[in-house]
Amino acid sequence: MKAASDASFPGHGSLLEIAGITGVVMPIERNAEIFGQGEPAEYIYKITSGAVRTYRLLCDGRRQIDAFYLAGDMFGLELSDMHSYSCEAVTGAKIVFFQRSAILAAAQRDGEVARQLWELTARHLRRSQDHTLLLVKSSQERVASFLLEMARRLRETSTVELPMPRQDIADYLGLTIETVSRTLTQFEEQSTIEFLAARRIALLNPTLLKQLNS
Amino acid sequence: MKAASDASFPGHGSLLEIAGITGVVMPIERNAEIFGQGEPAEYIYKITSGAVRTYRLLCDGRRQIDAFYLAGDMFGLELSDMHSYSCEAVTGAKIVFFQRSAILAAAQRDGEVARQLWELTARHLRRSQDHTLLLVKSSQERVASFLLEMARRLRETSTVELPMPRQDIADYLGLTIETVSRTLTQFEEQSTIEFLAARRIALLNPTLLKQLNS
DNA sequence: CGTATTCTTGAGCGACTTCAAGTATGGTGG
DNA sequence: CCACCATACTTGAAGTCGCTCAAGAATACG
Repeated sequence: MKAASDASFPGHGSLLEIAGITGVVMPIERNAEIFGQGEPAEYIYKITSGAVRTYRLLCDGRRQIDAFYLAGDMFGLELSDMHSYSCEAVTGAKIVFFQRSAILAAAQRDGEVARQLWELTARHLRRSQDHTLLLVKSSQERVASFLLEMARRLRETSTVELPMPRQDIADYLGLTIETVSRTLTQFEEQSTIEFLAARRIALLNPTLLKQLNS
Repeated sequence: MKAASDASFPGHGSLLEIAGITGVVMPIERNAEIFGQGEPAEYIYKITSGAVRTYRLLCDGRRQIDAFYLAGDMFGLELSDMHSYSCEAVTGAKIVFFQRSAILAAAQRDGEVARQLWELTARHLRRSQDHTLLLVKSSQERVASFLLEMARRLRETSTVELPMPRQDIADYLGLTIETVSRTLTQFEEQSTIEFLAARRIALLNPTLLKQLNS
């Protein structure tokens, strides 16, 4: 039996088609916590609509957003059975919950499932490494990379509809909210982008953005 | 048959013991390239002595060191069959080369091997996320974290023998070599550390360093 | 239409960088 | 064993990018 979530993403070659495990679709409201750092990892998640953020806090309250997950993405899989980071909905979202234990059991039986689990983790590793590389760049380069990444992942070429507030972007890029705002304004002044709304941005000169991306 | 490398790391529960695959020990000299970004990934590596660095270059020459690997560590495993980063020896090193294809074939046959491949990638992901968190901190916090990480991984408590030059530390921490040097000097002035040699550092006040680590 | 939230903008400051010497360190050949 | 050289490391002074603090403008929502 196919998982309910997979019907809407036929081309995605999901783990769950193969494992034959059914998940439960949960509607999650904006800013609701999906799981918290230190909690037992009971589920693995697939997001069918909306967006979520995973993050960690330093003792003094600084927040580092590790990743954003968008429609079609899976997240929440870790080696440990405790979550090492927290997860919240950025927007209202529909998320499919799958029993972690069932997935792991399926992986033990079926080598193809095991391979897809590994691929998922490997993809996350790759993304984490790209994120690390981002954090050594200038503020302009970081914001440019972010816009391009979002456009690519949302499958939007000329216009991006950002689901997250500026503060989330800042905490993802290791900048302050003011610097993010100023950098975007700067891009607008030089006609690299145009604001259709605060979170709806037209990429007028993607070539220039790509140059900044290195 | 056991891999040659495993005899010296009996407690390490190595993948290679289980897979029954034999690797070839290669002596690598300081600063020699082990593999380069974009090259086909033929091998998976286990380091038995010495240290290596993996890194990526931006177009203008800035270098981000992703990770250091020390005796007992495995590295070079990626999802893609092309390397997405480069790898060099930090010091003279002994490294065991294992055929990637043999490992992957073993993983397909044996679920336990597959699981250990996944664990390896998951551990690297965890480390990459910790690294990301490091890069949002102040220079003092970054250097303190680095010293503690190295002391822990080298199993040295009161004294650390750093295998890498300051430039490598700087490129790992996203700082300049001057800032790394100044921060270490500052730690010495406040008697948090003591230089026995430029790369041999006594941790006089690990508690203070841990506070900076958050 | 009013209120809360989000976003932008400005001015001043500070942390880290850049540029430029100067000082150890370690390996090599005499 | 020492003199020499290349490399690695440290230190100083000036500059800059992004941060902090503070307010104002736009937006969303009841």
